[in-house]
Amino acid sequence: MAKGIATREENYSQWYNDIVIKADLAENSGVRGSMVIKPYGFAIWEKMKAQLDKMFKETGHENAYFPLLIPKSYFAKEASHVDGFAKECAVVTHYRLKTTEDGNIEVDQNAKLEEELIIRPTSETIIWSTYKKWIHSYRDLPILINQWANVMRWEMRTRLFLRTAEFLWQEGHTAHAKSSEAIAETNQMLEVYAEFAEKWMAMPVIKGSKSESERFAGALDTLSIEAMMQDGKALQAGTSHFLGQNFAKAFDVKYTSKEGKEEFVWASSWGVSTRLIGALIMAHSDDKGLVLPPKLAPIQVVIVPIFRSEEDLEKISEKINPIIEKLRSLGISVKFDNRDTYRPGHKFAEYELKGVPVRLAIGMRDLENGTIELARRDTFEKKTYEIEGIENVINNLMTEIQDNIFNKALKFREENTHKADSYEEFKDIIKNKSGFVYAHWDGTIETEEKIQEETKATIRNIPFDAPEEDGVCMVTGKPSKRRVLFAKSY
RNA sequence: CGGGGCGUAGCGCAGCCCGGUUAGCGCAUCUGCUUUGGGAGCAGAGGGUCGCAGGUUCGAAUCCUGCCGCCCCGACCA
Repeated sequence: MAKGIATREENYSQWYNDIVIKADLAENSGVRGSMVIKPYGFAIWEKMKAQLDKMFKETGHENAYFPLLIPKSYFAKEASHVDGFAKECAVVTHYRLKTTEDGNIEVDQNAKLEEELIIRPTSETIIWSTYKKWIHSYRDLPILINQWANVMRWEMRTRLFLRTAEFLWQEGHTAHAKSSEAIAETNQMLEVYAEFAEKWMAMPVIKGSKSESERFAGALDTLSIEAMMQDGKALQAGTSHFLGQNFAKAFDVKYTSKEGKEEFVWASSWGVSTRLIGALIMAHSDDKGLVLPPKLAPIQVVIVPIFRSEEDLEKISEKINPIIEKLRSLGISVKFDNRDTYRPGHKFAEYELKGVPVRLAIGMRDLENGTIELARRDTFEKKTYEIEGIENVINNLMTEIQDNIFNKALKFREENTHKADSYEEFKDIIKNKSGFVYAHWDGTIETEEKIQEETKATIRNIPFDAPEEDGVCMVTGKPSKRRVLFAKSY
């Protein structure tokens, strides 16, 4: 066990907290539920963001920015949307402070706003009130916009990255002439998220649609990707919503079609957040700290020189600098940690904690032999290589480690995925084994609620790839066409 | 909002029940020397409105009252 980190076995949520803090990703701030994202944590987010942004642009989207504050009246326009978010909105009511006689600061009651402003929990309403001005003809469509922003949801209970009151995310908001186009967009973006999760985060996901009760407020259909964490719980890692004409109707957004008819616009919205960092941690990390997939690691290779004197360090630097150059030219990020204020063992532990995929160590012994020691974070394997050509070994390792982490997570998910054919069996699995359970369900909200109340497990989604299979609902015995995915979730 | 817990050095805690020298320990920090292939060792040093306000007392970190803040569990959570 690493210093100061609980093991997953003894206390999973403590382990998660310890990793976030000790790996220097984030810390709590003076505002409950609002975290400071520290440089190392933010660097991971920047890498995620860069890749997602590229993928959005490749699928034809553009970035824009809409305001943080939303007039309260906008929220009233879409009934189910306000139902969904009303209970967790922060509201701005005044615009000025004043100093009191005893030197304190208080809200100036004379500076009350005519209409309160909501700090966005999501931006559908402000965006659709804007789209009304932009859309008149079928020629104005589609509109394919994404924004990178912060949003705020006044959550009762928060956890670093997984559920914070304020969080960073991206939200795509698209407008289309036809229903089929909006549906295609919704599906396309879920595919983008799934590809990002699996190829970049090395985290296998299950794509599917949400049941009615778990749908986004105001959506006709919500699609999600669900990943399994190391405690067997599910984490919703991204959602894509088909909004139908709900927001177009609420904000009166119509276009004139080719045929000269007035039609309401069709919509989608989709988002992922800094929660993905929480997912990344819980999917791969171990009791020694963070394990990062090479594609998202801020530092991919760290080099630790082992030296006694400054002359030693100079000799090592001379040998290592060309290697650093070669690695960088291969697009690999390298840190040469030549601090003389910490000893090698300290550095080894530190970079393990921070999840750096590959560590090189080189000392006088190696200089004599023309070798270098290489350690993998994912397997802890340590091996000495000829220094000549080490850059190629590392370059190949980047792919190998990325694949290995993915396969490990996939294997874990497979080992913890079960089928239940009776409710008794289902309850037993959820209680004693945890993990994912595929089971038949009659499609009603009542049954879903009953299962949730009795087991705490919910339907994560109705997987796209679940085969057609005649069965009966494990609770009510009514007929069912396919199994759905149940799990306890974050 | 209900149940439980906590507030003492930068961090983690002991001391409180049973009031009494100068409030202590570990980690971290700083200085020096020795070290450096898996979180160094030794010696020394600095650092405190004991959450806040009142009360009891010759005397309060300790007892009493009020307030504030935080954490955990639950309710809640697209």
